[in-house]
Amino acid sequence: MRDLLRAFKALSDEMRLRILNVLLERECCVCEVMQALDISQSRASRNLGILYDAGYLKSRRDGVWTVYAIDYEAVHQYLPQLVEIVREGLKGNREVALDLERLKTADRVGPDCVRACTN
Amino acid sequence: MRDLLRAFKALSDEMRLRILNVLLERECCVCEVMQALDISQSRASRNLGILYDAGYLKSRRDGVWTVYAIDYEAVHQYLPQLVEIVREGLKGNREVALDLERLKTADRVGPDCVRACTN
DNA sequence: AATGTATATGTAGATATGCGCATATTGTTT
DNA sequence: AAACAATATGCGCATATCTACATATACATT
Repeated sequence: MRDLLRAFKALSDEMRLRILNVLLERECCVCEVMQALDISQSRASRNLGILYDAGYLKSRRDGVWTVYAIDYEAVHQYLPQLVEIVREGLKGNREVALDLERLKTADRVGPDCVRACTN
Repeated sequence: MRDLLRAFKALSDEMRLRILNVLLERECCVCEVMQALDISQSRASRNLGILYDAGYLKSRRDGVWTVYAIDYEAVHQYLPQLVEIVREGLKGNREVALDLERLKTADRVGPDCVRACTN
């Protein structure tokens, strides 16, 4: 019950649905997520953490960066199912398409990626 | 996006998961739900309303009672899918099994059903 | 029509959630 | 080991959510 509840709570936030959406496109480090969604660093990190704690994501180090990716082999079987529902449910959404556009030009390099977002 | 979010928010509450669980057993009026979960009338009514607004439930009049049931032909296809995930996720849960026990002796008749619960 | 019962809802208070800001932490790179 | 960059987190504030209580509403039955 507790795990299931945490899984649903994690999806009860627009920002986290948008994060899942960009991660459906490809794995991302925190600074790429903040650029794609145009949000602050702490906001990106915290919401990634919530999705991670709920079991949706796995993470790994890549040089200086922590890269998050959807964990399709998640502990609970319903987690990938829920991700799939999110994918379908967001299809054709304009706002969410914009995130993917920004993701294309997201840059991992330099302090600009953190300082650029004044949010 | 708005609908999807509402669907997840509706499942982000233990009481509403338990309500769905009893409705998976059989359709119920408000007073049966309050007896099964041992909660107040307003609490039962409000949470049923939230599940209804999210699209999970349909309702009909049966004499004096308003009967709620899971709507398996819901507008959005993901709603029945989510109900199924809840069903699977709650399987074997002790707390939730107790609700079904109480549901067996739930009584539609008389003012007792409303006044009995002091919650 | 009047009465009574089940259900819905306004309100206020308690708790939880989300955020920005500042700072701590972690790991890399020189 | 020192410095630096990316990420995580403590804190305070604003907002949202949940609940009980009281009351309103809707409908059935007499």
